[in-house]
Amino acid sequence: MNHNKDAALDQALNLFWTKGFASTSIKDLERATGMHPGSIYAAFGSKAKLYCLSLERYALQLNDKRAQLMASATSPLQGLADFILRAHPLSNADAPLPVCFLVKATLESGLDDGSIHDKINEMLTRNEELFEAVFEQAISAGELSQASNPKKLARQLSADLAGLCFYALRGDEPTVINEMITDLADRVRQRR
Amino acid sequence: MNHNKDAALDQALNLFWTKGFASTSIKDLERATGMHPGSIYAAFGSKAKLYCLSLERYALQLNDKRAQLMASATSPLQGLADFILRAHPLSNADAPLPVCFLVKATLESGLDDGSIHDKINEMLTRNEELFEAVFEQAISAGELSQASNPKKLARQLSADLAGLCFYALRGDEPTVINEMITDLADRVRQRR
DNA sequence: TCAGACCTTGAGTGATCGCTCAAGTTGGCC
DNA sequence: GGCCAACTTGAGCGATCACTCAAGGTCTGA
Repeated sequence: MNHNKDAALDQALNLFWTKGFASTSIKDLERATGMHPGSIYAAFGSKAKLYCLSLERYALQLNDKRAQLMASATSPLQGLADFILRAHPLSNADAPLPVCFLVKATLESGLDDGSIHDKINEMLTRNEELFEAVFEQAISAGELSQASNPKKLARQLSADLAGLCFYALRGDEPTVINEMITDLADRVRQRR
Repeated sequence: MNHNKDAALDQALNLFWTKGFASTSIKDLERATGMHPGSIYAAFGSKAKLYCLSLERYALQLNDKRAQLMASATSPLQGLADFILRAHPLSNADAPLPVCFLVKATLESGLDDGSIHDKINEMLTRNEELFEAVFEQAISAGELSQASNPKKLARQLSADLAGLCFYALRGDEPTVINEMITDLADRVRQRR
């Protein structure tokens, strides 16, 4: 049951990620999950709740991968670079889109969607705090100077990643966006 | 007639900009423009065509403002910084959202929407070519070294602006995003 | 003044939206 | 085998979707 529910949630996540909230219909979700409408509503409550659960699942999965890469990295900044180069949707071939789901969701929900927008902001904030913690570790480890501002660095990294997500949807050749991703990873590693 | 049509198009642009394509209904457009459904279809053809016209109008208006600021700037890079600080939706209080409409539209249209996605890409490319031309002027004027890569600089500026657009929708205090905008403008002006 | 071309109107089209619920099915327990 | 609780099913709810079109109104030129 829980296994089925998780599998259904993964399907829903994929659909919402690629099509967005408004363009994904319950019919779409029925087809993708193999569930009937009654079961969907019994299991998840509503389309909006299922969307929120998808967002949470996405953040959780991405975070797990990040923690895993950080744990086996030789340094905090190296771990962060590994995350960008191997786990982030930008460089993860398994992702349905080379775009962070949270970034896409932020831009779809206007400033008016109330609870959904709040939930997204909450997850973005948590995410950025994790970046901030990594930069703090880098300062402690002597990788970054004491004068560095971890909060500001975390902000800039969030924005840079979002910028690349946008750029990845352009019709450009893959080499261009790949170069931009490695540039960003190099900047994080302070290779320049 | 054309005046009315332009006014209606402006209203449609505002709606599509704030709500996105999928979440804007014909009823919404009727209310905003004061037109009846028959007139809307007589004037614009379809919802998708009206959306494309809105995108074009947006790009045209933004471009006009950009050209105007560039013309009265003391140098190419100064003009570009003025554009960021005064015309771009990020810093333009008249904009319904602090987010470039083209960026939002790129992220809403998946990679599957066919003609709409192509049209957006076309406009983004044109926009980036204009950035590129400015950087070329800056090289000619001696503002940038001959070794600079205008194409790469234009790409990075597009991505940086998109990243800030994402960031502007977060719940953060305005001072934070303002600082990020001035930082970007300073970087363009090569103040660091 | 009136015929004809053009525009506006809004009720109405079939399709699809998110969602419900009574009926049917299943599985565990005594 | 008999019973109840829990789950599954899908027809169908009212609302709304993008869109159409015949009827009514307006304007022009002769």
